[in-house]
Amino acid sequence: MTTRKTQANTPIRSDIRSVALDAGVSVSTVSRALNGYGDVNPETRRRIEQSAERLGYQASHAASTLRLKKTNTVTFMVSKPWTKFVDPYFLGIIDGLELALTAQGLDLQVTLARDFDNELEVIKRAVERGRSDALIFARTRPEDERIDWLEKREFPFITVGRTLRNSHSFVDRDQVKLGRDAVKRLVALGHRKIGALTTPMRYTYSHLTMQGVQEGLAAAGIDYDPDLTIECFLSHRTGEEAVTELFMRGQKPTALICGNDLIAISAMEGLRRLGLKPGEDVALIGCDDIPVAAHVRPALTTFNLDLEALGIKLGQMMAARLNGDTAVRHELVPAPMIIRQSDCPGGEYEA
Amino acid sequence: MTTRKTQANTPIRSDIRSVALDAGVSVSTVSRALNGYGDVNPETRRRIEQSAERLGYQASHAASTLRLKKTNTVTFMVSKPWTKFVDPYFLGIIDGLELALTAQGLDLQVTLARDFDNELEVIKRAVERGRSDALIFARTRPEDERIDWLEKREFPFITVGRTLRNSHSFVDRDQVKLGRDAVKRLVALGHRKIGALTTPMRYTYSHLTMQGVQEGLAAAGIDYDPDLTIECFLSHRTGEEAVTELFMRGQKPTALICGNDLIAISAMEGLRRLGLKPGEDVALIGCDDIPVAAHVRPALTTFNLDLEALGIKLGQMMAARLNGDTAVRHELVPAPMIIRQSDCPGGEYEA
DNA sequence: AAGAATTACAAAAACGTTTTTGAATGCTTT
DNA sequence: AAAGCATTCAAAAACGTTTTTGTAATTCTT
Repeated sequence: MTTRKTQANTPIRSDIRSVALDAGVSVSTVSRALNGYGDVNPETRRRIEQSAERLGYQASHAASTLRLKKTNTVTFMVSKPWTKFVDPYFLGIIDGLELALTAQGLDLQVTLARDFDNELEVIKRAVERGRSDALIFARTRPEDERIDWLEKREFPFITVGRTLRNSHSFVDRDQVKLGRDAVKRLVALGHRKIGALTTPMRYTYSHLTMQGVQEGLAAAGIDYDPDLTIECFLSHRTGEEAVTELFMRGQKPTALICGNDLIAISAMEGLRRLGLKPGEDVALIGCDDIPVAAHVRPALTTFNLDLEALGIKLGQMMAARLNGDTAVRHELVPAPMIIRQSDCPGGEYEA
Repeated sequence: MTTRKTQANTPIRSDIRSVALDAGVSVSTVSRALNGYGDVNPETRRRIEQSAERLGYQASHAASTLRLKKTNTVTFMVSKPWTKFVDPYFLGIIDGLELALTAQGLDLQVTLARDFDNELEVIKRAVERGRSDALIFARTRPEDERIDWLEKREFPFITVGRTLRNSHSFVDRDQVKLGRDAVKRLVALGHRKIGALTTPMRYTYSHLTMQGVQEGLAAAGIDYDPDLTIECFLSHRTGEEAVTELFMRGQKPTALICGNDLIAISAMEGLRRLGLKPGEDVALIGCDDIPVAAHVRPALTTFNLDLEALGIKLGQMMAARLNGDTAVRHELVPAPMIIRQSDCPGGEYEA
């Protein structure tokens, strides 16, 4: 059948033997010296370190992984449909994550899942080929097959976001409080007819947000009307279309709580088409505080999230986990509201 | 000194020996069968494949890398200061890249550089530890030490973007044409006083865009006035501040070519503060077509880029390179203009 | 039907580490 | 001065692959 192509190109990397030779010492001594073991003469260690430095020696990752059965690497899987939606969200997290992991001598590796079905496949492949010691992923769903698979395999992982069971460690934003806060703010501004433009309900966080919204309404003594809630998607129903549909239903909300900023900004456009002024006739609250949120008109009131802090927390939990801390840990970080102009006092308007 | 912590957790992965045992055949035969070599009986091969499948066997990446001296992995390095700026840009590329690489049996690995100085360090570390066969990175600068280092080491790499020398392979958007097109469009709309809000000039692409702008102006018989150009940064001078400064200089451009969409959107805000209407008094053209570009008011006229196509091109070039194609290749992809509302006919206005 | 060629597999070496085991050296103790 | 004890290093095995080399068994030549 096929014969393998051989690859000519092989950049010269110096191995541990060349260092040993250079320092006039055995291979095993070099290894012990460089890995900080005790029984090596300080003078010898110094000489070895110099040799290693001069030769630009770095232990081959493949070789040490093979021997140690440990990669010292954590994989963050990012799902494609997610990235398009809230890019900065994703990047902020791995930013903090990388910081915390590096501090613990761990490497971060980011990998991509092309689409929905692909996610589990990517995980399997990564785990079975032994390319990393642990996994992190987001966009959790109430029932999540990825989690089932990993738990059965007893492969270490932490999620960003919750599931129904929550038998695993996670970090998450306090979505419920976020929903409550949004309602509380709007109620304080005089709103009673409060609608919601949600992110896709297949994700857990969408449910949690709505749970908070309903709690907030209940606290204010307002009946929850399911007809005022509508689900948005990236592809076929953005905020603009959702608003249109909401009003076609005959609903006239004076305020809209939006699942993310893109939905909110898109909803502004929808309101204008209906002859309404966002931030004057209808209040809007977004979520995530993406970079443009401050620059659109009216500037968007939204919820911020210290992503880097979340990433750091994630990294620390993972490092602890890899050091033998087997406890299941749940960590919620707050999401402070950023008040700008798009929320406004409630009142009547002509549509 | 220190003693190493040992790690209890080791999920069970099945190795090639268990497959051999299961199929009643030798280890070497398993390897040859699974790697598609010729001299193995079809019946035996089938049996081996079944065993491998059932045991969930995947060759250990570390072991095969060690033996093959080849990781079959390509690293994409993303610089942090860049990500915050144009996130979707970055994600779109690796999206296409992953597609093309996977098709060739190559893995994509994304790694992060924390800050400027960190970039070279990250590269060195990746190369010296032998974690991947080749490197891809963007945000090239006219003089780029990363490229010097890699060329000296003869380590395979391709850049997204150009340098001064261009002694290496790259893919890039046709920035020069983009600059020319922007000017041509504005001139056709009657503009003569055309300003530019550039991205940071330490990057090559900023220079190329301005080169195109100047060529466009020359073609229209308009003298280039350096005072109408101002450099923007992510941190301390956004589009808003740049516009303010431009007008404080006494300049009154009727049109602004912006280095990216965030600058353009931010510049709209600046214009409003000066009592001017973006898209009516002053025309704006952005760059990159980020998701919100269509949703702001006025909707932003900008330049799109088929990022996935660019990523695919990149992946194909890299696969060829890794298969022994040592030729230096330069590939430019076009950036079509997306006309919306923010550009408008030129005319006089009161500031 | 005897030798040659082919087919299908196994044995073993190598990749670059880490770590265990053991040995030589110098030092302390009696 | 002999025995014991640290200290410092070296030798060797192991990790899981791939590939070369070798060798039975089979088929093809004449």
